Amino acid sequence: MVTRRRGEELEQAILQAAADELRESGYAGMTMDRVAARAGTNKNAIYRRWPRRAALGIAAYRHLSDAAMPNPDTGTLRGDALQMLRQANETWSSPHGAVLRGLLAAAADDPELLTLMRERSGADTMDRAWLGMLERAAARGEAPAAATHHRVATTPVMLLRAEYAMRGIPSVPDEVLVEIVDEVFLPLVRGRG
Amino acid sequence: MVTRRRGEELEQAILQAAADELRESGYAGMTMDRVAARAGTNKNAIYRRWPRRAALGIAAYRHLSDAAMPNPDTGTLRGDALQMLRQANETWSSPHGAVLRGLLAAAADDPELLTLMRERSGADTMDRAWLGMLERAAARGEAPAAATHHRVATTPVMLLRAEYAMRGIPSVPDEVLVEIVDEVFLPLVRGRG
DNA sequence: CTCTTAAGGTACGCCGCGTACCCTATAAGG
DNA sequence: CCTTATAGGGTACGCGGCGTACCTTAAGAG
Repeated sequence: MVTRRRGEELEQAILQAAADELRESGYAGMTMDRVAARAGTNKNAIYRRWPRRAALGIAAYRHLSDAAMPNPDTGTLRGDALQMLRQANETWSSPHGAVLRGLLAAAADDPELLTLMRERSGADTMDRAWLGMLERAAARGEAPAAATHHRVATTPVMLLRAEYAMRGIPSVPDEVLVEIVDEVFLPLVRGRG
Repeated sequence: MVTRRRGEELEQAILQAAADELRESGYAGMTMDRVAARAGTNKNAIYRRWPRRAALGIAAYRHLSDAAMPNPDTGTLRGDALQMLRQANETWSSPHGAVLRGLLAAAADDPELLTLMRERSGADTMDRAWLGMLERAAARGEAPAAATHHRVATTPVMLLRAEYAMRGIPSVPDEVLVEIVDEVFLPLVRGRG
């Protein structure tokens, strides 16, 4: 044997291999044997670090990308909201998003994994971005102060998420995003005056 | 062999057995071998009718219950909405709902199965009930006519559904339902005036 | 009383998860 | 240096579950 990796180095190699498998085959297609082979190691080394396949999947997903969360500032609440939704839609409908949805489905009956996922998928960051958006709109006098509310901030993304749950894999058409903003989000903000 | 069932009779026995397995073990725990054993038959008879496990799961779910969809009429929009949401929450958090969520998770990457599910889970019926509610409120002068809109009608249930996706198995607390109605649904209806 | 059709019985191939064991390189510590 | 604990490598295996193959046998149609 030429060299034998250990510790951090090996761990990174495993995560990289798992992330590659995720990208190519999705979570359902990611098998422990293939990850081990691809990382040039064996399942022992994996199971010593992650007790279950799902745990490795989540860790690898994190390794897959550090989602950059933009804070749009188009000048209008409508513009900001649309941009946020469009960006989210793009992420979710990408192969990357398919992985995420596969993981969510697999973790659906495992509360522990679910919280892990929430932490690592930047959901909280996103909520804060929406709240910031509402605050800026209120400062501009474009929205009532009472609209700066957690439920209001999370509603559009929740609706988009539910839309994905109803449809299958394809991306959500842009008209739906516009509808969410114009028929729900903006009237809702207005109604809280 | 005493008697040998065929056709309709056998089919019903299989569906009943599958439904029982669903109730006891959820979709993830429903195995073809156990269903066959429970129905007093073998897997051949099953695979001759349903090509895949998921197909049997969906058929059996339908057999599990014919959800009665109530049309509440408490006299106020808030009362109606809360009652609808509470009833939905009860359904979703019951063992019955756990089965449904398991099926949805399993069918997440299969558009064909997803549409099958939508048809058989009474989602459309529910949407129509919400629209009717809004119409009655408009007739009473409690809501603007512009609030009778598909997106408005589906928003509360969508939010509840997304809430389930975020949390794990436990039921959604009643406070959340109240918040959805008071902080989102009613302001939204108001804002569409 | 055939004869076609569908059910029953049983075994199997395949795959994937997770585990067990034993061997060997590596790094830490006297 | 040399020893020793630790962790990686190799490999095999048990188990469970899906879907299939094949043959036997009961039911019902004509």
